[in-house]
Amino acid sequence: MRKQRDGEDTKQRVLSAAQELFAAKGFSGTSLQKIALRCGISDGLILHHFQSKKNLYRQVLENLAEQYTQVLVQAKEASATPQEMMQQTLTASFNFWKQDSTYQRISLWAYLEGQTEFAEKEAYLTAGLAQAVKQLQVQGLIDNRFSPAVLLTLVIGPIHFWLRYREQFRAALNLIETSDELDQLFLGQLIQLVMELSAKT
Amino acid sequence: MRKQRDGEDTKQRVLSAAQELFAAKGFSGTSLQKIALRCGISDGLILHHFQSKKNLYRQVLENLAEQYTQVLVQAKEASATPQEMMQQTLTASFNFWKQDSTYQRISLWAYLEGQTEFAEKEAYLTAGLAQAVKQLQVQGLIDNRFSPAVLLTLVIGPIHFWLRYREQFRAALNLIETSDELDQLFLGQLIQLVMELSAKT
Amino acid sequence: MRKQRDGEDTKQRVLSAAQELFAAKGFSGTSLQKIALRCGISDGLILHHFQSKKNLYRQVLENLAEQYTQVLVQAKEASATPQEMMQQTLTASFNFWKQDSTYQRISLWAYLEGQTEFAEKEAYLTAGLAQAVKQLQVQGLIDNRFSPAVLLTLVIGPIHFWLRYREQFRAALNLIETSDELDQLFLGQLIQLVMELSAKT
Amino acid sequence: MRKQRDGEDTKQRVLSAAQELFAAKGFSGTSLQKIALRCGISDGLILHHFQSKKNLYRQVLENLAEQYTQVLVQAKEASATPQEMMQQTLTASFNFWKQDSTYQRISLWAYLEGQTEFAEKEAYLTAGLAQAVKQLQVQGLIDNRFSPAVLLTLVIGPIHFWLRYREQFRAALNLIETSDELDQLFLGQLIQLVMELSAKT
DNA sequence: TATGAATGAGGGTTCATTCAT
DNA sequence: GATGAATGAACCCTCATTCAT
Repeated sequence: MRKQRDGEDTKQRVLSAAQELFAAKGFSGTSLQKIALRCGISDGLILHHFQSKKNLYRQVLENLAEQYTQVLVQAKEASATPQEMMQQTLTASFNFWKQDSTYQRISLWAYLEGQTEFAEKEAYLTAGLAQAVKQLQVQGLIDNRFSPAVLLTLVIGPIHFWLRYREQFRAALNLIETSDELDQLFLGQLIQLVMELSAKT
Repeated sequence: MRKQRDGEDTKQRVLSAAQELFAAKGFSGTSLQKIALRCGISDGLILHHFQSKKNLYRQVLENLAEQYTQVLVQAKEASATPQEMMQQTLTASFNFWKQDSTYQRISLWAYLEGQTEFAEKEAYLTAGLAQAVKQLQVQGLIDNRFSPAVLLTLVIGPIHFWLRYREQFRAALNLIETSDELDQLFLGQLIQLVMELSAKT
Repeated sequence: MRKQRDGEDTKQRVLSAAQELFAAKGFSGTSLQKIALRCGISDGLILHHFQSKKNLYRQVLENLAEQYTQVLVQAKEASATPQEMMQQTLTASFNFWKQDSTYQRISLWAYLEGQTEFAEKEAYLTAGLAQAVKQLQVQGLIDNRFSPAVLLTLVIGPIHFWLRYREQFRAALNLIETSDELDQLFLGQLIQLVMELSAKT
Repeated sequence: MRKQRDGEDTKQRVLSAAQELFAAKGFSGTSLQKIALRCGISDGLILHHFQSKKNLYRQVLENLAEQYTQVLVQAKEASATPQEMMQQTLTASFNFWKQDSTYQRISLWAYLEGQTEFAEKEAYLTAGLAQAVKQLQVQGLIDNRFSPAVLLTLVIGPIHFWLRYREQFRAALNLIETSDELDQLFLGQLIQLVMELSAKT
């Protein structure tokens, strides 16, 4: 392998490899050497570009947070009515988390390892959603039986749980549907639930 | 302090310290030396009793899984009707997870670190619950609008989510209730939801 | 080489090797690996015994400071009159610094590298001497033409300088005496000077 | 700020920054990267101009030696009588060393680090002074109680010592004079001493 | 002249594990 | 059962140096 001298490209490759490995093994379980090996570069070069392992991690987290933010923003912009927005947001989030488990896993690692910046960003997004829900309740567009925080919890909690355990359900309950089919089923029932929960009684 | 020559006591102290540290820092973030330090014993002694770090971890996980199993069993035994059983199970689980975050955190670590034995035990328990739900549906005791796996997800998912994010909700939404009050509120609304979801329409 | 299991002996060997190497190359110029190599042990073992490189250095410095203190104390105790004490102190210091250059060099390294603890210990000893001189002046036993600090400087300064440059003097001035003869000559003239400086006029 | 394409200016800035840092941290304690950072230039540029770190160090040392030589030469040229020359030399040396501690520190580093070229240059200068003293003794202009090497040692040794320890004296002896006042006092007493030592008895 | 990408060696430190005592 | 000496591998990071641009 001949030395390439494209720093920007190298940075991107490092970020990508780092994201994968951090998702798989967490921060302290991932060594710079392994990242370097996967990129075919030397250890030192990573630090040349990112100053420290911690900083590299931070950048990975920021990238992910940014991506998720985009997903939420787009879902919002593509919606006309409150109901549509809720559906869009749900579906978009579900698909984003589902695509690969990277975001979900990194989010968990960051939580466990005390990477508070990331948790805070997440909390900020979630709080934003809660505010939106509250708004809708105040405007009388959706029912206010449940407090916004609880309502959100009742909706997002299951998504996390589902993505983590669905395979084990399949095995334990001898389900014959494919994962995708189950996902569709779940998402459909979840949206139905949301509609019920938010419907004015 | 008589610290010498009581192997069983030493093992217990190690297990207890290990559980704390593994919960806080995960497997690769916890060193045997730190555990030994916290127990006030020498480095080598841990391996004398537990053969390897991995094995110690396994025992910690087994202990926790056993505790949770007990909680579920007791909840079941203490219930007369299906409805009561569901309520009992929910409340008991919630309180078990809530008491301290140890179980929740270790469960997450084990999941992320691919400690499959533990995840499997958890899945086994969850699947057991799903079976029970299915049973109730077959017997016509509860509604079968939702598939058992989904129903369970709609119930347990929020609990996990709530315990992880409630503090951030409190901060973001400027809630004035105490954590305990919020927990009561949440649990009440959750149980109400479960009743709705399982009620024959 | 068979593993020996005598920790105390190992510590001593490490301290001794470290003192040599720190004297030769300073703190940042000496690696734990080189110390370990010289002792025929592994890197890690040094840290097992001394926790950190910095701490090892500190212990080396403490040992040396302690030795010098002893030398001064003994010189003092072995003297009856003020004049004798001054002579004894001078001679003892000179011989201590002369024996090998370790103390002198380490003292300089510590100064340059900002190892303030050591410099402070040295300053404490020197200040003690200055106090003693002052005492003698107050009691009228020696002349007070010079302030104590200056007097001490006029005496100890030359010793440092001499030990550092005498070889270069020998070369530059084509002196034929041996180093030891020159040392005797120097010390004799220095003591003569001190007597003159402290003699009541 | 035009920083580009002026090689000579860049070299000067590097030399200046390097001198500061080498004085503060010594050779192995100073990295090229830090020097580059302080100059606001890129890593590689230093080596482009100076080939190697060692070589850069050598140039810094040469510059300093040259400066000191100039000081001595000027002191000599500005003097009419032997007595005046000795006073001038003393005062000029003292002030040169005193201005900032750079020279003193670098000289010590070079000595400890075995940078023999520098030590030799210094020794050469000192030997030159010794020769001059010898000359004066032979000509009968000053007393020859003390050998030239010893005489020089009795004079220059205290200067070094004083500049290194005066602050600690101030602290330990609770002196109230400013540093400059103490310096004047010291220098005055030292010159007085020199006059005594060199006066024909 | 100047930048900065890239390497490779080495440094301090942590740590699971082994083993003599 | 218990201690702690000892190892060796791995880890993050620093740094002089090389070199494409």
